[in-house]
Amino acid sequence: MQFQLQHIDAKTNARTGLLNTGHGAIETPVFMPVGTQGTVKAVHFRELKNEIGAQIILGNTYHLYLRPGVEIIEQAGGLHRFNGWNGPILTDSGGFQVFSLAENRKLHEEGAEFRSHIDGSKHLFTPEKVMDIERSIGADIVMAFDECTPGEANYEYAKRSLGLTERWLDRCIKRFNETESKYGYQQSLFPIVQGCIYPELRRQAAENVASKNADGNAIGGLAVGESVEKMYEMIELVNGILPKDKPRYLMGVGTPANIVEAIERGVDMFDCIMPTRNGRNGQLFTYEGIINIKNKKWENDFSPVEKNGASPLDRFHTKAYLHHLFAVNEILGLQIASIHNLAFYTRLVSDARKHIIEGDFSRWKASSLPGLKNRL
RNA sequence: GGGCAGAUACCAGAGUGGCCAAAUGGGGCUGACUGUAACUCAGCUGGCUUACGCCUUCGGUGGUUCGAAUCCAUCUCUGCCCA
Repeated sequence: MQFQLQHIDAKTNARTGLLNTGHGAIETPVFMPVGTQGTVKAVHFRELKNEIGAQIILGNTYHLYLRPGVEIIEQAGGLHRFNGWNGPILTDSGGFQVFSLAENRKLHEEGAEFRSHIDGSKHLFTPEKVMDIERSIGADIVMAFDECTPGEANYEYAKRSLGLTERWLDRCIKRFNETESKYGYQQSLFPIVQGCIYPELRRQAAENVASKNADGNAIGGLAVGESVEKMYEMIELVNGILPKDKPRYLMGVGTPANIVEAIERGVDMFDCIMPTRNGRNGQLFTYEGIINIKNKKWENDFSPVEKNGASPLDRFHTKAYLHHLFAVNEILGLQIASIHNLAFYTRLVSDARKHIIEGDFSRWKASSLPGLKNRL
């Protein structure tokens, strides 16, 4: 995998680049829709490609391992063949699931024990096992198996957790290097910087990750309960250490404003469930602000969700119609909202890219940010 | 014409003497959601009030009782059955 830096903003750390994978090139900054179970919820690939302009999607090791299972995906010839998405795919390792399924987890040096949320069965994820699964799934970018440290973790816990993540990383790298891609194209392993909100730990983590000389690097353990100021501070600190010539991926973040702030601080890749989940729950993102389409005030508003909207659907459907679809619980409402939000996120990062190239990123950011945080 | 059952908040529907402004659903209103166990979750939903609390409610009217959505009488309406 190759990454070419293209433009670097003169005043900030914002940058654009081109990331080449075995399934095509990705222009950065990029937003990657989350497709946990091999599908971006409520959105067809046609729409991802034609209306949203998604360049890469995510899959999740934990979920795909449980269902349909590694065997089926191998039989299919990998996740690309299985789900029909022939663009780049990134798989998360399941580290976040171990964190979010906290009641059931047991962490030890060997790995993470957990119970399936589906049938309660016991499983053990080790770094080696996760690498094997990610080889079988066959994503272009695979994430290291880490512990996503809770935002409120105390220093002692965060330090111990980071130690585990770092030892697991070495085991991930070892296993990854000992194995090969199963489907004839290259896969890249991204390590993840943890360290919670402690500058000292983040610095250590970033230096360790930087020393691995990976194709790309990720920042994890943010937007998990800490303040946004702390999050931005950690991003700045870590990006000051991670190699400049490799893509930087901020995992799981975030709101439109978060993304713009992180781009300014030199992040290249994003994923977040917000556009899809919040969309399904009736929240729409626009440059003018956030809309709760379920609110009564949209009942007779026959204007589009967003003027000059990002999605072609914005030209066909009014707020009143979408409000109605949510009121009567129709599936199309979920689809329109998800498509709208993903299209908005895609447009947001591509606008950022455009303005970095044109050299007026800061001005664009300053004029966009108030609207993005607005509530309509 | 006779018999039986019933009338409770926006709807449905519990409650059969004090713990009832009244269970539970639905609907409605509002909020939350950041590497997806999420078409999910939370709060509010008679009036006034930040709250404590106060006030007005269980088809109408009139009673019994210290106290009634609950008991009695009567009226109105609804459903079912018999003629």
